[in-house]
Order: sequence, then C-alpha cells, then structure tokens
Amino acid sequence: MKITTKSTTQPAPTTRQRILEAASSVFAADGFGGARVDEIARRAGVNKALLYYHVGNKQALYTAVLLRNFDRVEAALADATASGLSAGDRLSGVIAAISRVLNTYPDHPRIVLREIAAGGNNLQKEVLERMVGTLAMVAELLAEGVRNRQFRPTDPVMTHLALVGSSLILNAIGPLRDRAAEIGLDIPFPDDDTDTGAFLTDLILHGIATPRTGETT
Amino acid sequence: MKITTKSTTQPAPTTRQRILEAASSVFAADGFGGARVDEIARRAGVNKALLYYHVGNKQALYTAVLLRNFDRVEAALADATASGLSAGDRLSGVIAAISRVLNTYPDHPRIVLREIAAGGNNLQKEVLERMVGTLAMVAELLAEGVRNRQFRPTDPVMTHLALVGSSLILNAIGPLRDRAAEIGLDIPFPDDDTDTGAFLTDLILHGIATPRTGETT
DNA sequence: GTCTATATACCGATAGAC
DNA sequence: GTCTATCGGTATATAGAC
Repeated sequence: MKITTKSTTQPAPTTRQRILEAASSVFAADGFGGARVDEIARRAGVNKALLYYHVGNKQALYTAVLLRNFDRVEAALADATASGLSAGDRLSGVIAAISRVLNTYPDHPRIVLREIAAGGNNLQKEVLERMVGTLAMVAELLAEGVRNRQFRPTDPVMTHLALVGSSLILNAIGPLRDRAAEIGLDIPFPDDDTDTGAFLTDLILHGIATPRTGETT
Repeated sequence: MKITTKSTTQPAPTTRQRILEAASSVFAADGFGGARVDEIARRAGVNKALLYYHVGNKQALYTAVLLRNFDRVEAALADATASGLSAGDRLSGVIAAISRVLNTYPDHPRIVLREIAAGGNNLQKEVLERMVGTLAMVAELLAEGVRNRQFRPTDPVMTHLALVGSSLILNAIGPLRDRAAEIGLDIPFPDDDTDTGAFLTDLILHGIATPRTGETT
C-alpha cells in the first residue's frame, strides 16, 4: 500500500536523494565555485537536464544540500539536549553528538569549513540562520555552565568556535591525511573511527596541563 | 645604486607583489575553483596578460601565494621556538605567534581551511610538505611536554589539530561575523582585535571545568 | 614589460522530442 | 519524468603590436 497524500510539499523521490547525495560529495570536494554540475549529474547517475528538472539550478541545489545536512545535525543535537542533566554532562552529550554526526556525514564539516572561509558568501539567509542557530544553542549551554559555577568564566562564543571548529577539523582531515600518506609524509593523523568526541570532551573540560595543587596560572 | 645580482632566482618586483596580494585576497574569498583571474588582475591594477607574464598560470599563482603565506608563518614561529624555555612556555609562545600572524594576514587561515576541506586537492607536493612541516613541529613540542610530565598524556597530532584548527577558525570568522550582522543576527562574535592567543592558551592548558580538589573525571 | 584582441574550451542552463 | 542536442556566456590562456 502506497501513501500518496503526504503532508509535506516535497516530493522526495529516490532520484532527488541520489542527486543531493552526489552534490554533497562534490561540493565538499571542490567547493561551490569549483563544483561542476556535469560531475554531480554523472555521479548521481542521472542526466544533467533531469537534475535541473528536479532541483532548479546550482544555487538551489547547494541550498537543498545544506538544509538536508543541517537537518541531520539538529536531529542529533535534539537527542543530546533533551535530558535534564547538568550543564557539564549535557555539554559532553552535545560534543559526542556533534562528533558522531560529523563523522557519519563527512561532507558536512568540509562544506561548513569552506563557508566559514567564504564568509557565508554562497549561503542563503535561511541557511545562515540555521548555522548560527546551532551556535547560539551551544553558547547558551556554555553560559549556563558558567552561571552554575560548573565552568570557569569564559567567552561562550569563542569557546563554541574553538570546540566546534576543532570537531569540524578533526572530522574533515581524512582526505588530507590520505593525500599526505600518498606523497610519503608519515604523520599519525587520526583515522576515521577514532573517537574524537571523547578526546574533545576531555580537552575542553580539563586542558592538557598536568594538575597541580594551588595552581595560579 | 641598484643590486642586480641576487642570490635568489626570484625577480620579485613590485608588480609581482601586488599580484600576489590581490590573488591571496581573491583565493581566500572564492577558493581556487571560484577565483577568477580577471578579478585578481583587476584588483592588482594590472592587465591580465601581464599577470600571466609574471606568474605563469592560475595554479602557479596559487602555489606562489601559499609559499609566500607559509613563509610568514614560519618566520613568526622561528622567533617563538628559538628560546630555551620549558615546553609549556614555548607552547604559549607558539600559540601567541600563530594567533598574531593569522590575525595579521587573515587570507591565510581562510585558504588553509579551504585546503583542509579539499584534502589538499589544489596543493603542489611542495606546499603540502610545508603545511605538514609546521604540524610536525608543534606536535613534537606537545610530545616533549608529555615526556616532561608538564602536559597530561594526549595525542599530540589531535591536540595540534584542535589547537591550530581553533586558531584558524577564530581568525577566519570575520567575514561571516559581518555577514551575520548584516542580516540582523545578533551574535557576539570576537572582533578583529580580540586576543585569541591568550584565550586559546588558557583553554588548551586548563580547559573550562572549574578546578576541584581530587577530581577524578 | 605592458597593452589589445582573440583563440579555445568549458560550463550553466534550456529547448524540445518521447 | 527522462533523454539528446545545443545555446549563450564566460573562463583560462595566448598571440602579437609597442
């Protein structure tokens, strides 16, 4: 039995999903300006005219990819922030959730890093709002921890940028690691199944300095 | 009196420097694939044919920009690592030097973020080696601190990526901050003269958790 | 070294048959 | 919904005068 009357406007057939998947990969690898619509259509296994029929144009395709990717991030974060735990435990949950979703969909961190570099040049207002919305959520969590004296007084926005920036980099490093290995550079980069969430939680909460009694600096 | 016999092969006239400066800015804003040679020539105030006469082609121009930018980073780091201080103090110096040079030349962090996302796709082997060389240097400093028990046992490469990644993001956020402000999003991003080095040093060394006596987690 | 003009290829997007 | 063929614009790069 097939459900024909959906409440959403989106048709969302398999073709469209294949196109979005291929587009996400190509935009991550080559950027908005460097991506070629021909290449996206080829990887999706569809004709270029069909791609335009489904998504409109290159800009609309890019926006659709980003909205889908941010949907995944927000779904992962919703689980992590639902509970009534302390700020510290919720922060650990948020870091774990972010690390997991960025590792599962590695195109996303690469596209976001490019957009940070580009100053959001290729982002529709709608997408930029989604991006900043996540930031505000984590920053508020950090601010709450400061008010509770669970965290030291810190700038919540800079702390968020350092935290999420680190997670973006750690989960986008795969291709660079492989390229470095190809040309013979022997650097022990993390591999794809490293638990970067656990690493980041420990780093952000406690830093790297050896604890000393009565430390002042 | 003009010195005509130089030890280096590079002619390095003012025209070339203007071209490199314009190219750095455009590559940072639009990426390698999105950058237009016409736009670079226009900003440099030179004819496009003259640009090709001086630098060869787009790929060579990109390589030249990156080599010049990495020269600046390495010069800044040389000062910071010369002294015979402890690993912790040298790390603080390195973080301060990196933050300062990235803030002074804001194109560089934006281009590097793009190349991480691209997996070094547009990088000549020579440039990739320079990039990884800096990484190896900081990672060795972190490893030394661990051996001295000045730092807790951590993965030096992941710690480097988190540290430098944070600095790249914090020093590349300017354009995105301005764009967000333009469309009315009110987020207290750091401004361009924020001391991100001091923030990162404190964060990396001590984390954000409130110190407790005999803490186990 | 610096310019104008142009070759050549590519790319985003569409027309129109089925 | 899916295809082939192609238009029109634009991009890198160069030829050749000065």
